[in-house]
Amino acid sequence: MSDASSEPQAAASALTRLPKTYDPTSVEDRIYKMWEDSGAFTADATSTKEPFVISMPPPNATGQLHLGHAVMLALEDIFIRFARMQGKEALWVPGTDHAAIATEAVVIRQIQKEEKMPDPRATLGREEVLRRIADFVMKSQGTIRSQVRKMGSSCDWSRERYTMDPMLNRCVNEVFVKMYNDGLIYRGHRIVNWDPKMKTTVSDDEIERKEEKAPFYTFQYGPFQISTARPETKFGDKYVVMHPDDKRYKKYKHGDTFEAEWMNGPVTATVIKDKAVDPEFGTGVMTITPWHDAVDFEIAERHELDKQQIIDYEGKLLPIAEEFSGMPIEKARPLIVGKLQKKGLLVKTDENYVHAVAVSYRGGGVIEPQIKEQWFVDVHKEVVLWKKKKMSLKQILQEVVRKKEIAIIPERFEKTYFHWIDNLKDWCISRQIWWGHRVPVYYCEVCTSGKTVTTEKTEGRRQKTVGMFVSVKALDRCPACGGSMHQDEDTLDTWFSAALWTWSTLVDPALADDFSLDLPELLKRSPDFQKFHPTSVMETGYDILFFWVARMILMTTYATGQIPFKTIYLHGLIRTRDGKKMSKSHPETMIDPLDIIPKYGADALRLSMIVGQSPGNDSKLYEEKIAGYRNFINKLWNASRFVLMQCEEAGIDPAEVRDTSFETRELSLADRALLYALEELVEDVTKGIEAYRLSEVGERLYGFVWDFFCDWYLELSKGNANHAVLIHALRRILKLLHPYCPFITEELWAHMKPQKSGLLIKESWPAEKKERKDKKSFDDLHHVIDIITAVRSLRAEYGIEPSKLGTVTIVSKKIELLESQRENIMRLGRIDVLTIQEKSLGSTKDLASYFLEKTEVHLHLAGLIDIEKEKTNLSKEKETLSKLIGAIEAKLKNKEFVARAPEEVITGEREKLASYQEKLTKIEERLKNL
RNA sequence: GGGCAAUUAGCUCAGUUGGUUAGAGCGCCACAUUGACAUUGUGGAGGUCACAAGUUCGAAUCUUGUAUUGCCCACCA
Repeated sequence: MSDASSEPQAAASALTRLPKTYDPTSVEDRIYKMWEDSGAFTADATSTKEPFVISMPPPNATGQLHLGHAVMLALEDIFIRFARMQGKEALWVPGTDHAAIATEAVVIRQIQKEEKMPDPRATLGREEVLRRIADFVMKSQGTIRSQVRKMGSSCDWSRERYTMDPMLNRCVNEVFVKMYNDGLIYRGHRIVNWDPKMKTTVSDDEIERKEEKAPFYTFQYGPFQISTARPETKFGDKYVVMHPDDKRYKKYKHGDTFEAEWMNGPVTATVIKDKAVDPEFGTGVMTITPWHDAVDFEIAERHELDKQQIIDYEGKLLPIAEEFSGMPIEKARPLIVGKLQKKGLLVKTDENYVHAVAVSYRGGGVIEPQIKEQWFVDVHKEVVLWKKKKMSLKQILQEVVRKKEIAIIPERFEKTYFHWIDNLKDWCISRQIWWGHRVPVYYCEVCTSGKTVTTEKTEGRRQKTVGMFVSVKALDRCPACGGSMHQDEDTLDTWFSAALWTWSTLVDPALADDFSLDLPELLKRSPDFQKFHPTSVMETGYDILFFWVARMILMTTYATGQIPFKTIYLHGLIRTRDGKKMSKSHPETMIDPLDIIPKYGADALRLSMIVGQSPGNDSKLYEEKIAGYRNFINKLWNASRFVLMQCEEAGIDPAEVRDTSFETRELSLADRALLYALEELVEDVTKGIEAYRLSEVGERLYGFVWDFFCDWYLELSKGNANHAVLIHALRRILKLLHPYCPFITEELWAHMKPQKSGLLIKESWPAEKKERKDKKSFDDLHHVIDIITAVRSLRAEYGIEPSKLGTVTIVSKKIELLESQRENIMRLGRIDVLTIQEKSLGSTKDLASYFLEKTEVHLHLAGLIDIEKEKTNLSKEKETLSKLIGAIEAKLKNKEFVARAPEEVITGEREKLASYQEKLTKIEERLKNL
């Protein structure tokens, strides 16, 4: 290499100043800014190009980037960059979610702690609490934004949205009103999941069940024995229920009454027969607590039984519990059992009873079912017009997936999806927290207080309330009487607004205050919605298939008449080395992308999460894996550095190399083989990404760059470099690798792009050129590679130092090919005397031999040969071959095989047999000669 | 209780409609040190594809059963 000081061409020498190792920290932020400034992320709604759209699942506005986000961003960025390079109008909409319960909880806790305020909601009031939460969100929103950038996400920041943006809020109200008018939203007293800790209802999907061991008591109740793990709910019990077909209780008729001594003295109880009771369980008889149990509630509804509240919303007993009134349930339970025992009513206690306790997903508090007046989405009512049929929301959910309008990857999740729909009940959408989209319902203080509130049952459970108005626009005055109004206190489930995400983000924000437009009109006047909806791919974790994905399908199809996306790609969870969930309680197993990126680079992190991860399956991540991909990135860096140095030495400016410059020149075997392999690579990568096989494609690229391009092509090109081919190959590689590793490829591209080209992110995806596919060259090169490997293997076997050159004889019929590759074979095999001949070597003894198909490789080892070792090696090989030959012969003798197997399989076997036999003969000859 | 998945080298995983001497990365063993790269190179060892039966000319691959592990769903008081 030339001395830098004697080099006058400062511009050219700059290339070799690429550092020996790639340093992502000095590159990534700068590259990201270049992309952003270039406008490459910004999609054009007026373009005529085919759209390709992804809505980014919005992280919590107050969140921190974690591996779940990282894997999502990496996958989506690959899809988007690939589509963009393919010439599609690629749009990736970023945004953040207000995460109602989670955010409110964080801020409340913070106030409690910092200002020693036990109940901030009571002390500060709604307006002040909301102002503080909004402040907090504003301050922390920037964090997640910059972290999303760190991953290299090429999303369109000019279209960034937040679930609480005015237009998105408007969309929520529009949909609520539409659903109310269609009878799909109703208000009713139903049993809901009450979280006494957060003081709000939560939906069925927001609770999880935890197995818990609890004493299981059996009590005497009149003539019956009933069992329960929750005696504290039993104060008001006055019905016993049994299965109608249970013979043991045949003499009791439905509606019979009897006297029973119970907690607070004698009660009159009624016999109810209902199929919900399992005769096999316990005594087959139970008492019911309709206010605090979903099944009991349904039984009570069926038979129009009385319902009574026993536990308040704080989790304390009500006055019906007499001396236990005001007591928290955990404390009261043993005391109640004690009281019943004293009365002689406790029959037995099973201490080993295990049951599933419902726990709040967020707060972790034990859920207490309660009857409350809440807002619900009716999923059964068949009023939605879809493809000219009236359907329920449930039916729409099934229809679009069954008719393949939406595909789920991996397919098996369709089953899970359908199963979930089958069990879907009406969705409770109101929450008793303040942070969120307030229910757009207004109550007249005059109408409702002037007249008594009358409710009339219309259809089923739906009720109509006088003085209640559901409105998109805020109402100050009662439209009926002009009286002052107040808005419903509740807010909507976070998933209600999230369910609109694919399209509410595309509605023109400028129209947010134009109330002269209805929803269809808003959509019509939004160019983004017109151009970019439905979106192409919804990529997210399988763990929110129900929470979010299904609800988007439900709400979007209903509200816009369009499916929200065509394909659902579900990725798995990233776990620790031991397959456990990464959790903050075990910091040693945690991998924090924010630590990893500075250390290994975003490209390496991306690869380590994508390769080895298949859709729908969890994958494991640990630091060595990431380091491995960091090494790969560095390998690519050095290969490029090498090529650039070669160009520099030859006085060639890579920018002037045109993609076809090599076509007029004489190409070496390796060049022709490389060109073939590159075209194959283009085909595999393109088809692979199109089929969502990202892991496979990643491995393919990794192997190509390292095992073929670096290990063979670059080595072969040394001393005989075809600079045009080198540059062409690297450009191809950079393009194909760009969606996976955007940073390093963009950085290297700057050094070798053609003169007039700009950023790699805007380059077009390579098209496969079939005319360059010279397979024979590729196969020939592989033969040469096999020979070189054979020589190396023989040398290693005999411990010949790499510095010592060897004498080798190759016996082959492919004289012309091998002669043309003489230099390469000698250099890479470390040979100084090479004989290539057609005729066999006869009885020479001091040879170590390696037998390839059609070619023998002999290493001359004057004096060093260990004949016994050689014999053992060859005999081993002979044995293996004999076995293989035996197996194939048996196959070919089998008439059934010859008759039934396809022609090409049979010819294949015959060819294999012939080549094995030839090799065997050679080995036997050689053994005889030793 | 119902459903879904997984089980292939010491570890993490590929293996696309059944036909390969079953592959890769990491780790391991031996050798190599100013040569694009030690974040490296060269060579090597390592697997009865969880088990059993079946379908087939032929099974890691298809069917059934068993075992182990993980996940999801469910109203068993």
